[in-house]
Amino acid sequence: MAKQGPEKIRLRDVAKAAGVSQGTASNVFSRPEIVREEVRERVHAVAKELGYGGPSITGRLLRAGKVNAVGVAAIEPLSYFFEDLWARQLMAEISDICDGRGAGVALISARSDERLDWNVQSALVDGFILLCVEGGERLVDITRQRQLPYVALAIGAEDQSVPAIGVDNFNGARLAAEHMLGLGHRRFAILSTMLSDGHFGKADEALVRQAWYSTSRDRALGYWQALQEAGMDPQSVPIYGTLEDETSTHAAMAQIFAAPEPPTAILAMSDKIAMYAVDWLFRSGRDVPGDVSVIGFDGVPEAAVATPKLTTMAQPMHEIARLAVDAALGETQVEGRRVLSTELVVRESTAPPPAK
Amino acid sequence: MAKQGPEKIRLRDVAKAAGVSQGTASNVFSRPEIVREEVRERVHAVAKELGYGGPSITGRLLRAGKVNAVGVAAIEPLSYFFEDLWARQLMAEISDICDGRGAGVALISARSDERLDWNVQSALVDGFILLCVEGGERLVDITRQRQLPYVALAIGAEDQSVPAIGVDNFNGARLAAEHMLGLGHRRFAILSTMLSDGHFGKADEALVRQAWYSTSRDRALGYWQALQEAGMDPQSVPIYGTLEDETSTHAAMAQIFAAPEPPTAILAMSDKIAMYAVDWLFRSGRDVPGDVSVIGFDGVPEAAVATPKLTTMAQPMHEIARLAVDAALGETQVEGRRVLSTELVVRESTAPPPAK
DNA sequence: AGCAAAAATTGAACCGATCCAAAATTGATG
DNA sequence: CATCAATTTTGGATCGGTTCAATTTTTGCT
Repeated sequence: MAKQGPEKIRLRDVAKAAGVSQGTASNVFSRPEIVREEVRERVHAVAKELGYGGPSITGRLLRAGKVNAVGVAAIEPLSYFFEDLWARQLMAEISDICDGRGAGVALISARSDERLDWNVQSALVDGFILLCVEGGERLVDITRQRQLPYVALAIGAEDQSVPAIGVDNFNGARLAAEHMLGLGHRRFAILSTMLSDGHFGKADEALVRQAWYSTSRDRALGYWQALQEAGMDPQSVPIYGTLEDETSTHAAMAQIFAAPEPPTAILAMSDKIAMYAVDWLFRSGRDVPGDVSVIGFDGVPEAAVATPKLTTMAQPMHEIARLAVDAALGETQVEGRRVLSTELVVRESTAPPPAK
Repeated sequence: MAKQGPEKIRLRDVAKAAGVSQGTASNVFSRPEIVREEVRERVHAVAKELGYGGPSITGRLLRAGKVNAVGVAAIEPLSYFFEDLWARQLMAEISDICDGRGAGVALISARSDERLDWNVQSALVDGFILLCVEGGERLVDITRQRQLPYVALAIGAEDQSVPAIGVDNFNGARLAAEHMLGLGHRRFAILSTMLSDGHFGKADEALVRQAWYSTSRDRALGYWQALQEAGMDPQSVPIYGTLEDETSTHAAMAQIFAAPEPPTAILAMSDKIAMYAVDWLFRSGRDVPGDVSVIGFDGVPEAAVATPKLTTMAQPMHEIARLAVDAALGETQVEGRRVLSTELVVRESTAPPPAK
């Protein structure tokens, strides 16, 4: 005879049971100061008795329209946010700032292409931060449809209509190379992040100039520029693409050091690659920076605690995150492309080349 | 005279403009297969013309009641999820599984105590995974009020009414110590995770037995058990609390190795501590595992690529994550406490003690 | 007590969709 | 051409709150 299971208690039920209007009951929870204490207490009591769990977020949201959360999306599986060094650090900064603003963070994945649409469409957020890392055009298109504030990070596209924040890869790389040059190095090798999909191993000028990944291309161009300005021939320094993993980096290192006159300075386009390179050098019995100097790129926290501590070109992660969150929350509007500069952080992995 | 700004287009507007009912318009977007192609195209065309951004999530949500996302909360700033090794790996697994289920992940912070309430109350999720790491009782209480599925991870409380998933720290530690014992080690030192709030440095038995953090206590007890079974006096092996950072770990190591008969085996309660210990040994000119063996705990991915690769007691992170996500999504119900066992992963950092 | 101002409460509209039973249309068949 | 089944479309109820103008109650003052 008795009703099965306790059905969900609604605000309406509480109001009725307490003998007040739904409007008053609503006020008890969301603007308690405007209802008489006596009534407030009665309503609270009834609510507790009935097992009312507080106003449903959904209902409130429908009315208010604000979620108070930013969505971060990438064309990668969700775990990318926790596994990739760069993404991870960026996320740490982003979430720190969201925390300060009292906003939540929602992670949006794009594991499968069809799902991307749906995931972006149905994300409960006030705005988006897009981790593009190239090929993000589709992601941008989809996000646009949502008609919410958004900003793209690390996107290569020239399209001035998409609000984007990036770093000056060309000059960052140039500065990195100049640091090595200043130390007296004259024999170099470059370890590149991916140039074109799936490519790794020795690369030539043409491949670099038409690289699909603009980040890799710009950094290469920056290194070359510095080399050229120092009177060297950039084309004489070997450049190897890697997959940013141990295997391809170690393979590249093996080839590089098989040459008759191996380099004394390694220019790595990411800290991750740089750390694998250091590891290879260490395992092959070479000292860093005694025999070979290595400089990374990005400035991830791991670089600061590596052995030896890695010299790198740091990206202004905190600043990037701040701007991105502001934009995603719709507080400021990023117009076109915003380019930030990188900063040389000298630590233990670079030193003058060994005396002849 | 003209109206200011373009007001938001609603589904209703599209329906009206396309000359169909709102119900049909709704179907065009959410169940396109059941509407005639001709109609579908017309509606899509009108939608595009009007600049309709697709069905509002909020409206849909209100109706459907499902958000399709799990919330992960910790009594830590949001950046904890990206910075702490253990949390990070767990999150990688959790997000991987959510990805597979097509569910999103929302991060919920508890930076300030007052905000915790609000953040948990207003999180748009279908269920919660609580990263408790002790002192999570309050978090559990608040979450309970939300009347959504939830599960607590790494919680010390005995309260059987809270659904929890944990690992068998006692036996894990025992196995770790037995591994060292089996290798022939007889001189040990223990590096502990935090025992009581803020404490670090040498600890005594009483401090350990009444440690606030049950994880630390259980692991210590496990080590002791193995030592005792091997006929040793557990109280003779020094145990040091650390803050899981470089400074306190290095300080502990310095004190440990200042003893007349320094240990040949280090039992570390986390991989992070173990890695700092290895680092200290390396910097002090000792070889691992040649002079000293080190075993960690947790099995974070970094341990597998450290130099040397770290031997450790791995937690079944994938399994933990799977169970947790299932529970948070309300698919299964965790009854009381679920304890999983750990697995010894032997790598390069442990070997027999140096010959006399 | 009488009256205006302030405070508290009410009731209904609204937010933006989905869902479902009923109605309308289409198609196949004898 | 009538009949029946299958496919589409419709209209209205519903999800669970918030908000605001209107109404009622309370308070303050003479």
